Amino acid sequence: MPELPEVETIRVGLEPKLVGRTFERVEIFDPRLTRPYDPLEVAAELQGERIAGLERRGKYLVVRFESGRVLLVHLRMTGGFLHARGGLGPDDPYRRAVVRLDDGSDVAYRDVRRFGTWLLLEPGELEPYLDSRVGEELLGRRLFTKSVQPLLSRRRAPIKAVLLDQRLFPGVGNIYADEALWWARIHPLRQADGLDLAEIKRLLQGVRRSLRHGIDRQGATLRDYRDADGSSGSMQHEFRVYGRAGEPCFRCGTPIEKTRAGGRGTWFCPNCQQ
DNA sequence: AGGTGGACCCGAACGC
DNA sequence: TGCGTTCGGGTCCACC
Repeated sequence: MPELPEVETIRVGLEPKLVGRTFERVEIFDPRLTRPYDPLEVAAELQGERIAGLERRGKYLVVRFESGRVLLVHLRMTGGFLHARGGLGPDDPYRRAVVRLDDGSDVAYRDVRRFGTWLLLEPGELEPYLDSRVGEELLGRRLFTKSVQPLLSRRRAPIKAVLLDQRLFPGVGNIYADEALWWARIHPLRQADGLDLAEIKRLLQGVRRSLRHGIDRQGATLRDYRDADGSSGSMQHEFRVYGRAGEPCFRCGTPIEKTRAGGRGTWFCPNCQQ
């Protein structure tokens, strides 16, 4: 379940290996990956493109080519990249695509559940595509409580569900949403429009803190997530609430409870998060 | 418009 | 041991 910290970790690992290189040969084995476009045609279009940069917007990876085209990758649940210098090793039934770079190394795309997507965009198509789906980055800029409040005041859904809205909190997923609410001491089922300014301030601090924490640990490896070198993250050992039902809260010792919010499993401390 | 629930996938965990 | 069932997670889409 790559969320912002996992995607950012992959981006940081892949960037120095990709930038300046050319896609020499591209093979796409799973037609789902490029749907509704023909994987053979997409692969052919990608061949010969030289990489100018690797960026991230929310949970999207943006491969920018010198031509102005962009390969927009979303890893969804179980997608991931592996860069290998001397061959990719044994056959992997979940390998969905392989890119041979012009330095002889390979980049393999692996995805067990096949939810991930590759979308080739022409110059000028990226911005409108992302702007309708993903809000402004949460890290590396100041978040103003007063600019977030009017957005939350229109939402009656549980704050947990609103945290999963990528237009408001790009990159936040189920894990880091729960972690952020624990840091902020806010109950996940509270209505978003009922939060006062002090709570919104704590919420934004909690979001940044949980994402930062995840990045610092190279992400969380639950099942399939690995970085571009094949290494695991360690954030899964430091979750405050996610997946910890029945275990004691790190702040007060009260057993963590599990509920449902926005159709997602949601963990919280019933004492700290009233 | 905002909110909700199902669909898409498939391995893991669970129940009998 | 083996089989069937349930679960979960990000995003899109249909429907209220």
